[in-house]
Amino acid sequence: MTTATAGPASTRRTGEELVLAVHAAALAEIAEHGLRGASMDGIARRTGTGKAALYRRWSNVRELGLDVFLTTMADSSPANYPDTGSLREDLLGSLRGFAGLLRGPLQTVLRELISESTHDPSLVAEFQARVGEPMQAQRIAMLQRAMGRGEIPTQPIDPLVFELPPAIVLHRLLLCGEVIDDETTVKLVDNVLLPLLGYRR
Amino acid sequence: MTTATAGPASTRRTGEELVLAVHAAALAEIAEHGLRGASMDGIARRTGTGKAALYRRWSNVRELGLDVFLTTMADSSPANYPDTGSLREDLLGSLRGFAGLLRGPLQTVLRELISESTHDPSLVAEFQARVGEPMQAQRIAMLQRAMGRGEIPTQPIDPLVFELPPAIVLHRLLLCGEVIDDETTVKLVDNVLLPLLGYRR
DNA sequence: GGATTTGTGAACGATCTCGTTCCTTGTTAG
DNA sequence: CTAACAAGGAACGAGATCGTTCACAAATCC
Repeated sequence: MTTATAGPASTRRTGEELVLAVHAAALAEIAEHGLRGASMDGIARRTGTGKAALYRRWSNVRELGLDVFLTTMADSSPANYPDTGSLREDLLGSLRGFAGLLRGPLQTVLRELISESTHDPSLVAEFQARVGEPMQAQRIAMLQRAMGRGEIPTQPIDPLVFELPPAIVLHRLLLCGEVIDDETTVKLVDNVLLPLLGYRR
Repeated sequence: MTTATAGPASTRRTGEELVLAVHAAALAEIAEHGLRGASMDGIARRTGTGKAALYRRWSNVRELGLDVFLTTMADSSPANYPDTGSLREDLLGSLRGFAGLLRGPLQTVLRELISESTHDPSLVAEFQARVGEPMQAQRIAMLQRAMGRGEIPTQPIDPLVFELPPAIVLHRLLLCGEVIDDETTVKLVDNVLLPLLGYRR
């Protein structure tokens, strides 16, 4: 498509555009074959590029895969949710956000990190540091605000309670094969979290 | 070691003995390379046997891997715990049993099933049917006995509550890289499950 | 516009894997 | 004890992958 002012369209991807395409292809290849079963040849084919362009950036398939994982995690930082003024709404919003993330490429990354963590626990540690812990901090902040509002008693909370939301989400995803639905999210908040927190209705 | 009455020791493994050795080697190879990255050559080498002996039983590495998974799951059926007369002790016993299972080969299987379930959810469904659901049934029976004893009120319980124990165990295993320790098990029972169940002390 | 950089496709040699076949020999069954 | 079966090791041809190199040409930079 040539326009009078825009000049000829380019026929090749270069620089960052190519890296993005390679990342997408690598993620698809890894989802299909696992990190350890994926190949540079496969990724190059899927991207529609030459191997030399891959090897100019990454020295092997593992390095490329890890780059994809880290980039995906960086792109999946949990959003900062507005203070709704209600603990229940805050918790629901946080869980819905997490569920939304898991409907995207982060799910593939998480699955592979889990498989890899037998031999390299640093990968899931990275996931925790970049995704898990920021979300935990958000939940703590929500609870502190709720205490300030008098919604829950001001007392220490067993850290296990903070662990319940990601644990259930993960269990649903990995063993039931589905991202947690909204009905379950509401039940988790109303029937598990709020009672444990001593929520005052 | 030849004894006067036992006859010469055999130098080859045959039949079931060889299958067990192949299974162990396959599990180790899969733990290291993933199901999709493992090879028949690698498993044969690790077993110390010829490929023909493998191919006489399994037509490819995937079939061997799935056989290993199913066998491991069948060997990992949850034990039947004695009725302790106390809900707390029952729950602790059940969770400790599950943790014990995850210290063995079942952990490798679970990790691989999770990685595989992107494309083949039937595998984790099998895990749920053979391991997850029998444990759930045990927990339900424990709660019914506790209701009969008056330890907890006789009322419907949100199924999410039954999901919390395996969810936490899984979360700890997969994202923290450790089988749940006994202190956490006790806290989970005392600070999460029993309060949610309305346990009367 | 020219020089440099980069992308694409192909080719290369080495290595690995697949699935099969064969030979030798240990093991089992009758 | 003998025949049949099965294990272990090696070899085979085909295919795939790895990492590298090259030629050509598109894209970028000055």
